[in-house]
Amino acid sequence: MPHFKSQKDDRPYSPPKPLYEQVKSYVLKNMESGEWPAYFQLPSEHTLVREMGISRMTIHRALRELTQAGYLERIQGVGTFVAAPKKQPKTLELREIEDVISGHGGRHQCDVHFLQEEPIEKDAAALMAMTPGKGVYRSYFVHRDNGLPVMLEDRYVSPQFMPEYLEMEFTHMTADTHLSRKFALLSHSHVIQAAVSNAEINHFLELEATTACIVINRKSWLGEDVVSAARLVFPGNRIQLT
Amino acid sequence: MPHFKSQKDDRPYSPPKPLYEQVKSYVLKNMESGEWPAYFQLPSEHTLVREMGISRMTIHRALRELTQAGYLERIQGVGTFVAAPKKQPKTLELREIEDVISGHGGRHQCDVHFLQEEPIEKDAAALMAMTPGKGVYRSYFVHRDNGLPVMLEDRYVSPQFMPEYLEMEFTHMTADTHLSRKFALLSHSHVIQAAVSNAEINHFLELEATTACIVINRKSWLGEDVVSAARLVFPGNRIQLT
DNA sequence: GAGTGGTCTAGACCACATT
DNA sequence: ATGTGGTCTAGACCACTCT
Repeated sequence: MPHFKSQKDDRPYSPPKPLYEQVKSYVLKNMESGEWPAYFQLPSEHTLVREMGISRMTIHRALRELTQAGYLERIQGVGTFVAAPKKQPKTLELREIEDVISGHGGRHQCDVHFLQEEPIEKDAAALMAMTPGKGVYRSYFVHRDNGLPVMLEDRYVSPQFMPEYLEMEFTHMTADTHLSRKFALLSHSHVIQAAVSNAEINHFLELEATTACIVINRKSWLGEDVVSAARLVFPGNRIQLT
Repeated sequence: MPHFKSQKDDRPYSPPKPLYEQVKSYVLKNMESGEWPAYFQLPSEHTLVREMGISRMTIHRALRELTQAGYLERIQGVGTFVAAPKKQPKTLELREIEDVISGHGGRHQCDVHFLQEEPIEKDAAALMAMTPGKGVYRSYFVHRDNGLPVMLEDRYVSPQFMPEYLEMEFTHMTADTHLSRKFALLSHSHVIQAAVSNAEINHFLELEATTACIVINRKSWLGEDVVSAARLVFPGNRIQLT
């Protein structure tokens, strides 16, 4: 039987992990090793108190936090169980272009090619859930990493939600950041495709030849309403998403 | 001054919220109303104990949970503060290929082109954190949607963690699903690139001409160890990630 | 009734930061 | 020295489930 409290005594210079963290590690270790498989009923709090010599509140905190994190399931009056193998969603975090660039020490710069109000075309109207022909704000940016173009941003913005869009400053803050600042509860949906560059993309991204590009279509929602829709084009040979 | 404990007495039939939940609501209400703006320093635990007539452990639990949820920031020896407006990460959920296909009513099918042990080459060894030349399991699958190839899966698997890999069945369950079933605590990291198809990819995906493809490099981790690394190639004109 | 988890308390000691 | 948050205890009462 291991000594759970030993760290307090014998290693005064290694920062001792809190007891509740030790309990969490102990449980996770048993889960990793396969000792406690899915649906396994853990020893009761009272049993752990006895076996580990730790007070119930501390045991309870450890188990509660593991439950909040999704590792365990607890049923009052019944017991504590290893959670069913969660079909865990594999998520990819899309970082802001500025963060990607500054993350490897690059200098971010944004060219505004145009920024205007225009009547919205049919395709974009469907995207924005607007009626075709109504006025929409449209912007065309090229983002550069130490001068090299790494992203083309073709964006529609709803005048209703962001009437000040045409007057904003984009050289030091991206449109995405502006939107997130204004609307704390903004949510996003994405569609990712691959495509080869056409003449327009080659021109704006200063590509010499046809190149494979990642295209991210991002919609930004405020509840049921679309605030903005953007097409982000990354030349595949100059950048990778991680 | 409101009576925080009153629910216990006067409303025996409405389930009284736990005290720590009441404290959390109290704090959130002050944040929402603008009374406690970003960076505002909250009353100390001791002050809240006095003002609310609730024990410190309970106050502490409420503030700790709000901190874990990102609403507050706590600095030992200094105080508790309303967190800065968080710039929320934009995440993309990568669904399993089977789910994508069955999601639009397609029939998923998986061809095993090979499944063998081989000495690991230098590049792959770095990927898997193995020593070059050691044995590794390698598989080459083509996933089809109603017969049409939609993904090439080139995968390395660590024999140490999954010695049974060569004997498994992949026509009705993907390697990813097998891995997730076996290891509940598997985590993943991804790198996404765009590339044009080469002769090999054209052959396996039955492409007529050079095509832009999305390439997802997925590493599956068990703590610090790499259990598997896969290169997933999607022809950009046949599928889109969402 | 016995066993489980959920909450709460009053006090304690500690690590850390500021004055 | 004072005030802050971080942890831990020993015990209590409760709600719930199962037998």
